[in-house]
Amino acid sequence: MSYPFRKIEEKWQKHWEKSKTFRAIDFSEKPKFYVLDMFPYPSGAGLHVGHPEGYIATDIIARYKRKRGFNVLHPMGWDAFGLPAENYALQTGTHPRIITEKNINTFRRQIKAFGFSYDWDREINTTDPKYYKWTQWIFQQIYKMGLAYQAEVPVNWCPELKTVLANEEVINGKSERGGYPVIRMFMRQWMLKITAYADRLLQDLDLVDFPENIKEMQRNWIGRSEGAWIYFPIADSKNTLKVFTTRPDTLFGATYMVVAPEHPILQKYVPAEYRSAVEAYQKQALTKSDLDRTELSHEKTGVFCGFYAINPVTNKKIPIWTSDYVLMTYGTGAIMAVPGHDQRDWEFAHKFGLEIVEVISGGEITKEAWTGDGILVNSGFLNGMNVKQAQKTIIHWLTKHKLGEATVQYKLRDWIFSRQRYWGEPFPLKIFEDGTVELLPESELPLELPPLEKYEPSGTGESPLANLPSWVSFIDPNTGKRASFDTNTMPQWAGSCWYYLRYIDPHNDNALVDPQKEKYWMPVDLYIGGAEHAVLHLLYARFWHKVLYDIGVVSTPEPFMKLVNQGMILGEDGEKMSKSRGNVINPDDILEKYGADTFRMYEMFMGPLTKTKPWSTASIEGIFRFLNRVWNLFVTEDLTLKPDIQDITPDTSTLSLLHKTIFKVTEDIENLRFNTAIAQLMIFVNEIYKKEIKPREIMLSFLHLLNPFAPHISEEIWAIAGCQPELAYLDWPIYDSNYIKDEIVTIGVQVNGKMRGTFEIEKNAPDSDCVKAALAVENVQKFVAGKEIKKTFVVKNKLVSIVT
RNA sequence: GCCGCGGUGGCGGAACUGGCAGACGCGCUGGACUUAGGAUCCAGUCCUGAAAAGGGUGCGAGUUCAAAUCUCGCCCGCGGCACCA
Repeated sequence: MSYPFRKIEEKWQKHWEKSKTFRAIDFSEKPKFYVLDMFPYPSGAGLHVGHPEGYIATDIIARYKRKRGFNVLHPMGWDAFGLPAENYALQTGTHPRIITEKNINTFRRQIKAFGFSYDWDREINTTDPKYYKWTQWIFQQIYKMGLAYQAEVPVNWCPELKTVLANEEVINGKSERGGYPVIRMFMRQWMLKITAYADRLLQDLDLVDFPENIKEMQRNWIGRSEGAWIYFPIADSKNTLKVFTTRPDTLFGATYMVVAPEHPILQKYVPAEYRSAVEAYQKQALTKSDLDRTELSHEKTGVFCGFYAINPVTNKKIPIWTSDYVLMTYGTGAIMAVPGHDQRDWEFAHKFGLEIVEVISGGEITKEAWTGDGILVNSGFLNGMNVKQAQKTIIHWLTKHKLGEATVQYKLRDWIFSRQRYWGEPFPLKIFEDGTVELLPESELPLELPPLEKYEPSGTGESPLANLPSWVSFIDPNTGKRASFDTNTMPQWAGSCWYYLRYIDPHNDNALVDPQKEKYWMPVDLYIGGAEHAVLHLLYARFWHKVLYDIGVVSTPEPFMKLVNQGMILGEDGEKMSKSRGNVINPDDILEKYGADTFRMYEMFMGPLTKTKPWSTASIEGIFRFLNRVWNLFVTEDLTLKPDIQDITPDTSTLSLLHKTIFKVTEDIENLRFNTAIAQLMIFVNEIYKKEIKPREIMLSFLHLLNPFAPHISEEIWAIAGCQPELAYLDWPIYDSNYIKDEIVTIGVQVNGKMRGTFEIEKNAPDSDCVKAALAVENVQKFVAGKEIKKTFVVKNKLVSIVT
C-alpha cells in the first residue's frame, strides 16, 4: 500500500494557504532573495508537464533559501493578453476576459496542486486594468522621452493572425507563434526606439550571468558592426549617395553600386528609358515575401538603373544598380559593391558581367571573393598596407576630405509595437484629426478596453476596435476638437516587460512600484524559464528596464542577475510533445496517480535542469517507490514514529553518512544540480535502512534535506515525529567536515597504467607507506615480479601508479 | 555556410582542478516473504571469457606513469543565425 499522499498534500497546501506561510516581508532584516519564474500564458489547454519543470526548480531554491535565513520573494502571475483567447472569442462569441479568467483559474488550480511556495498575495494579471494602467504609464514615459513614434514602415503582416509582428517574432519568414506565413506591407505603426539602447543592451550583457548561448543570440541580434559612411557623388549632379561599409579599405575596388529597390534615390535619378525596367523590378521585389527572399538566396537578381556615381578615390564613373540583396532597412539601403572582396558582390558582378578588381592580395578573385587579410594593391596611397592599416588610413582620409566618416551600425531595428487586435493594452493617447498626438493625463489611466459585440478583425489591417466608432471617435472635451483613440493595441510583450517589478508592490495605485521597495528587492537574483525568449521577452524587458532606470523608477541597470534556461521535456518517444503525435503527458493525471512530491522529485531527477530530456512513466515509479520507502522508514501503520528510531548517540559511520549527504545536497542545490542531490538522498535512505537502530537526530536532519524537494511528505513526517514548528523556516543543517572524509581510504594501484588492485590505508598516510602497501598487494606482485621499478606516483588518498 | 551546445551500458543519466568509468534510478536476472504478487525486502547486472585476462566513454591520431576529461583532424545529433554590406 502506498503512503497517503493525497491526504498529506491537501492538508499542507491548505495549511500554507491559510497561514500565509510563504509571504514575503518587505524590508525584513534578513537578506533578500528574489527568485522568479517566467510567468505563463494561461492557455485553454491547461498546464503542460514542461511548465512545472522551471517552477519546481525555483521552488526548491526558494524553500532552501528560506531555510538558509533569506527573506525570499517568490511570486507567480499571468501573462494573459494575447491572441489565443481572442481567436477563441471569435469562434464562440465569448468575451476574451471570460475565457482568460477561466483559463487562469485552471492554471492556478493546477499550479497550486504542486505545493509551490509562492506568495499568492502578490499574484498579478497583465489584463487587469489596475495592472495595465502601469503598462500604459510606462508607454507614456517612453513616448515623452521621444522613444515612441508613429511611422509608415514596411511591416511583417501575418494574414492568418491578422496582425503585424515584430521582427523578433518572425522566424524564417513565418510567425513565431503558429508558423503562419508573413508578408511585407507598408503600414503606419507605433515604433519603439530600442535601437537607441543598442549599445547599452550589448555592453551590459557583461553585467549579468546568462547562459552563453543567450548572450550570443542577443549579441548577434543586436549585430554591432564598425565601419564607415562614404559619400559617393552622383555623376552629373550635386548630390551624393551615402553608403555604409565595414570595409572602407577596399574602396579602390568599388566598381559599381547597388541600392535597395525601395531606395528613394530611384524616384529622382532613373532616366526615362530605364524607368519601366526599374519599376518592374521594384514591383516584383516588393511583393516578394520574406520567405521568398531568403529561400531564393542563391540566385541574385537586379537591374541597371541608368545612372552613375563617382568613386571618390579612383574618380571613375561606376554604374548604379538596384537589387533586393540590398536591404532598405540596414545601413543606408545602398552599398558600394566590391566584387573582388565580398562574396555577394562577386556573385552579382559575375552574373551581370561587372568589373572585378583585386585590391587586396592573397586570394584568387577569378574564382571567388577574397575576404581575408592581405597587402593592398591597385589602391593608390593605400598600396603596401595591410587591411587594418588601410582602414585607419582611408577613414582618416575620407574624414579630412569630407567624403565619409567612421560609424557603427546595428542589425537591431526599432520595435514594431502595435497590433491590429483587440485583446491587448490600448494606447493611452488621443489622436487629433491633424495627426497630432496627445497623451491622456495620468489621472485618466487606465484607458480601458471597451466591451465589444464582434471580435472579427477587418482583415485589412484594422483591429476589431474599429468596429466600435462610438468608442474610437469623440469630441475632445478640452479642445472641442474631433479626436480618436488608436484602434491598435500593444503586443503581448508589453505586459511581460516589467511584471517582475509589479510583484514587488502589486497593489500600489499611486506608482508602478514604491521606490523603497524596489531598492529592497531588486534585482532579480535568479530567473528561470525557457530559452525561446532569448531575443524576445529578454531583450524587450532589458530595454524597458533601462528606460525606467534612466528616469529613476528603478535602481539597477539590469533586471535579471542570473538567468537559467530549463531544458525541454520530450514525450516518451523522444519527440516533442504534441497533440498530433499523441505523446502528451497531462500533469493532472500524474498528480492524481503519484502526488505532487513524486512529480516534483521526478522532474528534477530526470537529468540536468538545463538539458532536453524525455519523459518516462516507468522512471517516475522509481521516485514514487523512493518516497514510499521514506514513509515506511519513519512511519508505522498506526501513523506513529517507527520504534527503531531512537534517541541514541549516532556512531561514526552514521554521522559520516549524514554529513556527506548534507554536504552533497547543499552543494548540488547551490549549483542547481538537483538530479545528483536526489541521488544522494537515495543513497542515504538505502544505507540507513540497513541500520538496526536509527538515531533520531540523524533522521530528523534528513527531513530538512528532503524538504525543498518533497515539502508535503517531509512536513508530515516531521509532525508525526512530534516536532515543532514546521520545517519551512527551520535552519538548514550544516555539515561538519570532520565527518566527510573517511578515516580509512581505499587506494587503487596501477601497474604501467592498468588497474591491478586496491588496498586500504589510513587517511593521509605518507607516500612511502602507500607505495609499500601497494607493492604488497598480491595481484600487483604478480605484475611487478622480476621487473625493475622505474618510477612510482602517489595521488593522495586515491591512487598509486607503478611504472616498470 | 557561420555561431553555440552535445555524443558514456538495454534506457534516463553519474564521474571535483587528468587519477579505481558506469553513482543514483529504470529495466532485466536470481532469491526471500506469500494462497497470490504487477506489492515489499535482499543480492546481481558495461561487453567478451569457465577462469586468468582482455576490450570499452561517436571515429582516427597525439600528449601523459595515467585521458570520458587535454591537443589536432573527422563523423553524427540538437539549438540559434542566415544576402545585415
